[in-house]
Amino acid sequence: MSSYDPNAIERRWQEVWESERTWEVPNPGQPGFDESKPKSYVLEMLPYPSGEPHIGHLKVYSVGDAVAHYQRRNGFRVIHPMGYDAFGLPAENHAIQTGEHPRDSTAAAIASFQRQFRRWGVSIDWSRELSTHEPAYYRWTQWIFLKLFERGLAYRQEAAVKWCPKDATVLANEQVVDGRCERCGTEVEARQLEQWFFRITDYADRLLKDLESIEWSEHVKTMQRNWIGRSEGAEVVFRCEELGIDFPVFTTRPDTLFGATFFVLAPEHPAIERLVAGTGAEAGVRDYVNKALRESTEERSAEDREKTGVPLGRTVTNPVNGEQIPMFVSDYVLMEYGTGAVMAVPAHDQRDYEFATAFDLPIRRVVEPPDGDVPEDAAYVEHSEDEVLVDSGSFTGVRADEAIQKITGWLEEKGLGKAAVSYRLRDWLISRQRYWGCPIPIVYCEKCGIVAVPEDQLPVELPEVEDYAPKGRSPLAAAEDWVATECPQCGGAARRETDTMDTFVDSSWYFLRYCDASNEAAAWDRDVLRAWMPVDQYIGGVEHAILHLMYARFFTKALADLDLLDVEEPFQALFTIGMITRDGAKMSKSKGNAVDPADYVERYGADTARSYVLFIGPPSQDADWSDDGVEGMHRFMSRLWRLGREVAERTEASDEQLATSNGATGDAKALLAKTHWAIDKVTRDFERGFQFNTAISAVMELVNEAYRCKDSLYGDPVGDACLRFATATAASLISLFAPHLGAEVYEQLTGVRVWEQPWPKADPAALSADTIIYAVQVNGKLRDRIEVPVDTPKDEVIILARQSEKVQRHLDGTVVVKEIFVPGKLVNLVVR
RNA sequence: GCCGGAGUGGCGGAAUGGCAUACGCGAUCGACUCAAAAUCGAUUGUCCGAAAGGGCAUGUGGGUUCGACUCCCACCUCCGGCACCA
Repeated sequence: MSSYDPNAIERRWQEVWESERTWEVPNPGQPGFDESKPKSYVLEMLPYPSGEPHIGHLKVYSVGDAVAHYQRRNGFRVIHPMGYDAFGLPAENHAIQTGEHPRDSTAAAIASFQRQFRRWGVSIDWSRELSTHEPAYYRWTQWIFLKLFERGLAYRQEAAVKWCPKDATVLANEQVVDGRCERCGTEVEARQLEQWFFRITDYADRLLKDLESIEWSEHVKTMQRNWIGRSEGAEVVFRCEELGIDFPVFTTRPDTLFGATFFVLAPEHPAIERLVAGTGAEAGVRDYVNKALRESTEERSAEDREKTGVPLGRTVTNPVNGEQIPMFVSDYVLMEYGTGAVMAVPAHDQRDYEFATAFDLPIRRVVEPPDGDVPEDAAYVEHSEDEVLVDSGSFTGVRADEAIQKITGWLEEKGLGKAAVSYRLRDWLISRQRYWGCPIPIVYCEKCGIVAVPEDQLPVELPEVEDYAPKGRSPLAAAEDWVATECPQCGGAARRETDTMDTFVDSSWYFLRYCDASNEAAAWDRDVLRAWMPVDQYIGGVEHAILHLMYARFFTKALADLDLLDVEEPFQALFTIGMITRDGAKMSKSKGNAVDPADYVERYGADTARSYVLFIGPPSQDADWSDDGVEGMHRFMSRLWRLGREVAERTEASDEQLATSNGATGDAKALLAKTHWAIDKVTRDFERGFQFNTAISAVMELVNEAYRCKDSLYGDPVGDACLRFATATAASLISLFAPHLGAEVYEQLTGVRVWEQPWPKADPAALSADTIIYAVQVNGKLRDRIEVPVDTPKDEVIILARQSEKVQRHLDGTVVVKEIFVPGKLVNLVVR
């Protein structure tokens, strides 16, 4: 007898899907578009094409493909596309080292990804394929940039960027590892340069609030909330009377205003020079500021760092009591957050307390727990419930939470402050002084200034250059012919923007382009988008929980505001998958512990490899790869294949009716029940958040049951029918994860294609066998099991339970005070 | 420090408050074979016991309940995110 040959089977079905374009789905208005079906947009995060796909790709696309198949078989019109996030640093660094054009190495990588995805049998609509580095795609990335620019959502401003002094280049954030350049290890410096930003902070509140409307895991939502970092409080104005300068500060604790004993500015604060002029403290302040500016963010934010600072020789007025408090400059105050200045309340803020201690400044307690059980000499007071204000003028005795409202109201009346909200989120810096990215479609004209490239001149194509290495400016700057252009407004001489965009821009809208991928006249047709968006199920690694997912949400909202789109959230549901490790460690080429999926696909077939990565544990969790485990999955695939073979040979193709008839008894009925149980179990595991590991184990149980009873069923028409039904169902269920084997076995037994069949429904009536086994407990401890006919009434089951010899032993000399009966499950006799 | 998640056999992991350890791996034994592989079948938490049987086990300690891996309280450990964020 021949044996399971996954490679032959898989090739055969892949050819069918390829030649029949099985997974392509038309858009509205195109032939074959079925308006009667509900739509389902199933999307896995698009891969960055580099080298060969790794095991993580296998996992994401195995999960996504299972979802796509399931949705199709449940009557949905499913869009399941694929593309490549092709701009980016690895290809560029490779080019710098070898001189190979990034376009060529990227094309090679894409080709190998395409080959692998087909080899894995993923049900992709290839007609919608795209790559973000193609001008046909990035012209629309540029178009979106221009739309944002028109709206004021893209703007240019001077900003501090990461600079590697040795490589003489600006670095992307992700190239800075622990404050050092990832390539040469040199400590990174900050430099002020003009940069392009997207005004994502305008959307902070909506990005936060709309998290409530989407089905994402709490974990990811929390990460986004942390990142946005919304704080409620008040903006309070402290005035330097001598110079007539107002210093607003943001505080979450306006209730502690009476405890402010000094005032601190960030070293970058623009008013410092003016403040210090004429005080005699100029030299000391300048030294301190310069030193602070030279230090890396890493150094400045180091834990347990001593508080340092210098007095400015000026004071500001505390608006609540008119007190003059001294001003300092210190690097523990950050220019990027709030207003770059803080009111210091050392009794109630740990950092202020440390500074006050170091500089011997007064510490004044203004909030206390209601019971007052704080030692008289305790300087720093932990925040606690129901605190009450002390020593706070007319607010003394007020509860702290009320005082926040009251003091803010009082300030507002006096024009000295107002309620305010502050965010941790910063605007998105998208400029990259890099070659391999989407050019920013902007021209600088001496006369007209910053000028947008007109839409009809898009795309601004990436020029050819000799040297890909950045040397303090973008490599594009070397393409003189390209840089020199004429102003679209006045026709005069102008120069092109030479920076490219952060690659996260490219991937912030690709899911929109998939909907209308071949549209040459526009980025998309709004009606087409309406037919597909939003993505119903997004699937990807948790490493993108913040950046990519935040940026894509921002784009969607901004485009909706521009009236180009009808949805506010791009991804209705998100499923994040865990990492696959090897011996508990992250896989990497440098560690030499990487598992190449192609090896396993080659050896055991794609069905085995795909099913294994799903079976290894809940897909949302990290899981450790085991070679033995793969073999186990291969054994199961072979077992199912052999069962299909044998059942097809030894039983007659019989009517479906025969199988579902109630003629089945004994083993046949048990197998029938197991079959319906498996259908129900796999369906529930799917609905319950993609519990594929247990879904697959349910199919294993079904196959085990078929093996157990098959020899007693062969030859009996009802038995044959049940075996056929059980085996075909196992194939049908497993086809979500092992589409080739599923199609093969199903076809052998039924003659039809499994993916064209509706998802099976469990018949509740067939779920039960002839008998039920009851667990019998005495005082909650299991003492016996009794088997009774399915419909035995409660009273009878209890009588039988009490008659059991094993139970009797534990009832001896006791009184049964209570009988607990759980239908179909157990009897618990409570005795005294 | 704040927020989120998780602690179950030798291992990966199962269990709407109802038979803890499904399924798989590994291990042991048996069948088939001249033999091996493959395959099929059986056993496999731990302790006491020849066995029948019993005790103990889901990070720790309490609680609720007829009954708790599951719910509540306190704690320990690990993983992830944020963090001189005012």
